[in-house]
This record gives sequence, C-alpha cells and structure tokens, in this order.
Amino acid sequence: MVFFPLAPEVLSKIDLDSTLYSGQSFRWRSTEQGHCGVLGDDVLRINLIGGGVDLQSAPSDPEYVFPRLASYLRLDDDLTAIQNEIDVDSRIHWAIDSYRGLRLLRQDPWECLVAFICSATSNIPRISRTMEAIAGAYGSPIDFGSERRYTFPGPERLIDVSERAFRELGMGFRARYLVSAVEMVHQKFDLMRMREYSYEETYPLLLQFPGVGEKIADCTMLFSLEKLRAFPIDRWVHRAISEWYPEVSSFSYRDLQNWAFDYFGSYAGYAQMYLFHARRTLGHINASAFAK
DNA sequence: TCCTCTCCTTGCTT
DNA sequence: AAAGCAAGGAGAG
Repeated sequence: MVFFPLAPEVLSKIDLDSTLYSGQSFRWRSTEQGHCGVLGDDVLRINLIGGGVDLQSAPSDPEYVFPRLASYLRLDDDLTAIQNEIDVDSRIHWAIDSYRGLRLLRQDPWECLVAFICSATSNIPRISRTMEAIAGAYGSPIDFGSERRYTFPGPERLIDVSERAFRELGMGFRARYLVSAVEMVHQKFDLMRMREYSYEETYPLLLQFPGVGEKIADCTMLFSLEKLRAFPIDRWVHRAISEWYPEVSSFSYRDLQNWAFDYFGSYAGYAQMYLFHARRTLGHINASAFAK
C-alpha cells in the first residue's frame, strides 16, 4: 500500500462511489478494504482518505500504476472549470451541485465498447455480471491477496469464440453483435487511434458495428475516446429532458444531440452524466422546483 | 429521410 | 407470482 497525496481542491472533486458505480464502468467492486477493480493488466484497490489516496496494486507496483489511475479518473480535467462552463441554468445547476465529485472516466475503448454493446435493454447489475463472466472465461487471472480477478480479454483472445459461447455467458441477443465487433476490431478498426479523430469522424466508424447505434456510439466516445461533447441519451436522460427541459422533449435523438452541444457546450458529456445520475438517484423533481 | 412498431434475451424488481 | 423494466438496435412498413 502506497499513499499518494492530492491537492485539497482535487480531492474535493472525487467521489468514487458515484463515479465508479454509476453505469459508465462495470468492473469495480466495493469491499471493506476499498474499491477493487482491474486496470489493464493490474488489479487495484483504492481508498480515498484525508489528503490523498491509498493505492494497492498487483502485479505492478503502485508507483507505476498511479499515473494510470490518475489518467483513468481524468484528474487532468479541471472539474471546477468544466462544472462552471456547463452550469447554464438552475436545473443543471441542481444536478451538478448534488454530485460535485462525480467524474467522467477515461476507459479502455475496447472494454468500453463491449460493455455498452452488452448494455442494450439491460441493467447495470447484469452488465457487470456479463463483463465479469467474459473476463473470467477469457481473461488472465491475477491473484490479489485472497481474491482473484481477471484482465479483460482483447479481441485477439476472443477471435475464435462462438456466438453460442457468448450466449452461454448470458449475453442473449447481443452475443452475435460481440462476435462481429471482435472480428472488426481484430481486422481493421483501431479503436485507440479514434482518440485522435474528431467527433464527426468517429461517429460513422462506430455506427458500422452491428448492435451499435447512436446511443452506444455516444457512450463509447464519451467514456473512452475523448469526445466530451458526446451526449448519450438513454431512458433516464430522456426522462430528465422531458421533465426538466419540456421545450425540447419532442426532439429526435439527433436534434437533441445538437441541442445539447449548443446549450451546454463542448463539455456536454459531463452535463449528461450529471443529468443521468440526478434523474436516476434523486428521482423526479418537477421543473417548478428549480425556480430560483 | 424520418417516424413508429415489433422483436430480440434474461434476470432483477415489485 | 405475473408483469414491468433495464445506460438499445435492427428491420419492416
């Protein structure tokens, strides 16, 4: 265990409970010893304490892992500035103010794409279970104290896996989508390179994947490909919009995307996170309650 | 081009 | 306990 100090203004903007378990990432587990997850080839256990973070990791040392964790948590984002930029009305203000430490994550694009292919008409506990099943079946084991976790398998490890085998892991109708995604990424799609592409360039590439429509493309871009203007609209965000922004509630998906970019700006994706989390955890609040 | 409807799996919740 | 619901997408009409 190694302690890494963090500046108070950074620390006050990190809420691991809302960040790690809010439906952007699916392989963190909350234990009595801390938050346990897998980053690349390493298992991590992290605890936020006064003044910084305690980090355990294996097989790599915490000194090597910490910069990766910092990148994963997007500590390079100036969250205060971003929150100020998207804080354009009393409704989003209330959502932001409820979760000042809720952050976007910078995830691995492949794992993120697979997770959101799994997410179609599913729910967070089940997505977690499926992702863990894929890792358990095809990843590499890493022993960490008394527990064993698994790396998430890259496409090269899944290239010979059948649709039937994926179905047996509980993927349902999404199994054939994963078979296609494995082939496409293995053969020609360089997901990591899409980090350098623009939002407009990346969108049509992701839409070529069977089982990936606008929403899942937006999730992949926002959570792993550095497209912070991406504004995924799922049932919860749609609910939040229809209740809190009735003036645009009848817009199509594409029109809502454009509206969100115009309205919230280039960090619209952060606004989406706050709206999603607020609507999901705090429930319906009538727009009149925002009168300030 | 764009909307609407149905189907696709499964497990957790009420 | 049967029905509803869950970070949707594809295809038909």
